[in-house]
Formats: sequence, C-alpha cells, structure tokens
Amino acid sequence: MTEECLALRVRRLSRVVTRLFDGAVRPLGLTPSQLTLLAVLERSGPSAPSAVARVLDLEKSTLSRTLGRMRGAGWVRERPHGASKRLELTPAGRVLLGKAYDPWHRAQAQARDLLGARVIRALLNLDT
Amino acid sequence: MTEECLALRVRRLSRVVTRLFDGAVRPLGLTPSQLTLLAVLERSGPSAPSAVARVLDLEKSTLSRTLGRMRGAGWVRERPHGASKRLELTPAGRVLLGKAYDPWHRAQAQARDLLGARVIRALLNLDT
DNA sequence: TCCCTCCTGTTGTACATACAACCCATGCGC
DNA sequence: GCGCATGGGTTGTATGTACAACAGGAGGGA
Repeated sequence: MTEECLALRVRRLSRVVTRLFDGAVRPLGLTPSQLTLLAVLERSGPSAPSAVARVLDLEKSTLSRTLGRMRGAGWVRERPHGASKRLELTPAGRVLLGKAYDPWHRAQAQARDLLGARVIRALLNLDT
Repeated sequence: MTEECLALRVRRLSRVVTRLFDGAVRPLGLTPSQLTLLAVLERSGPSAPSAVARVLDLEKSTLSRTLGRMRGAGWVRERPHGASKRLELTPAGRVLLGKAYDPWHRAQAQARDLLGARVIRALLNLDT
C-alpha cells in the first residue's frame, strides 16, 4: 500500500516542492499560496472569488481566509459586485509580485531539476 | 507564470487527490495523513520518528503532533529506546488499517482515473 | 408579491504543515 | 570526569486546508 498509494506520492511531492518555493519567497514575507493568488489575479484581472477558487481547486472557505490576510497586508482589494465581489491587485500587490519573480524563478529551476522532464511534461498536460 | 508554475500544479493536484482520499476514509474517523502513517508503520515495523519523517519528507514537528493525536486515539504506541523511541501500531491501529483498505482502494481507483497512466508512471518512478 | 431555491461568501472547528526556539540525552575530545 | 556539540523530540506561533453550518442576495414560479 505504501508502495503505490497516490495520496502518499502526491502529498509528499507537494511538501517537498512547497518547501522549495517557501524558502525562496519567504524573505519577501510571502507564502507559496499567496504568490499563486497574486499571479492568478495579475493574469485574470478583476475576478470573483468563486472563479478563482474554481481555477485553483481551492475550497471557498480557504480562499476567503487567505484573502483576508492578503487584504490585511494591502496586496489585494475587493469591490462589491452584485451578490459577489471582484478581487483585484493593489499597486503594492503588483510591486510585490514583481519582486517575487526572481525568487520564483530560482525555485522553479530547482523544482525542475528535482522532478525531471518526464514528470513535468505529464503534469503540465493534466487539466487539473 | 500561472501557466508553468510547478508549485501551483503540484499543490493543486495535492488538494484534489487529498479530497478524494479524505472523502473515502473520513467515515472511519481517519485522515489521509493518518492512514499513510498507519500504513508505513505496518510495513516497517517499530520505527524511530526521525526515520518515519525522513521516509515521508515530513517535518519532525508535524509528525510529532500527528502522532500525538493518533496516540490519543489509541492507534499507535511508543516505547523509549535510547535517546529516541520506537513507534508501533496497537491492535486497534491494525484493525483500523484493515477496515481502511476498501475505502483506500476506491479512492486509489478514482485517483488513477483522474491522473492517467502517464502521470502515474512518472510519479512512481520518482524517488521523492 | 411572496416564497423557495440556488449561488456566494463567512465563521466555527479541526487537522496538516512548517520554521524557530527550546530541552534533553548521548557521546566525544581532552 | 567535564564541557560541548549533535541529534532527536516537543512547544510556540502562523498559515493552509477542508467540511459543516450559517447568512444574504438574486432569480424564478405560482
């Protein structure tokens, strides 16, 4: 069971990769989750939380709390929009994302070395 | 960045797969982490926490707390051993692991469908 | 109009996870 | 024998993650 369990494999891999990125962006006061969120908002422009949660396969409650912290840090802002809202980066958020690019790239390179081309190709072709 | 970020990919995948296994074993009062730990201890026999942490790429502090909960539930036991200790399953732990086999197998099948043969082959060939 | 349902988001609670700081035992050099 | 580094484990604190329960607005049908 320990040999083939996909939960074990995927979760262990997630821990290792997360530590890589965490070490890289931590000096900026940023976590991997938060960096991902900044990047998604930069790419998508103003978005509803539910849409972001769908894209990232994140539980809405999880997203709600992480956004709370990021709003507190002044990196994202939300404006009401019907029954929902629209999330957008603040200027400070954009600046931070810019500063995160180099560390991100370093971690990405480390992760590439760790995973190897085969795994990466397989992962990127996955719609999830 | 969102297109190729390996942290995003691996972490999202971990969330999806974790939810699959969580849904399967939750009725037993078990979490995916705890199931993994039961399986590892069953397979390895009495083990030092540091060894288990190494195998699973788990931070020792994380393992310490998860073990605390499992000890509280009566599924694992520890006996002192020099400066360290040895962890082992209790009979209740063994029984629980037995009951978890069917749900685990179902989740594993779902995960197999989700990931596809290519990804799985790539993952299993990874030493991490 | 009114109610009912559905969609969205937040809050309560519990667990996983990590880094940092600490405690303790062991063993080693001298 | 004595200090001292080293490894192993726990505790403090913060974040991520989820399920369940709840709140609130929007729309639809009678």
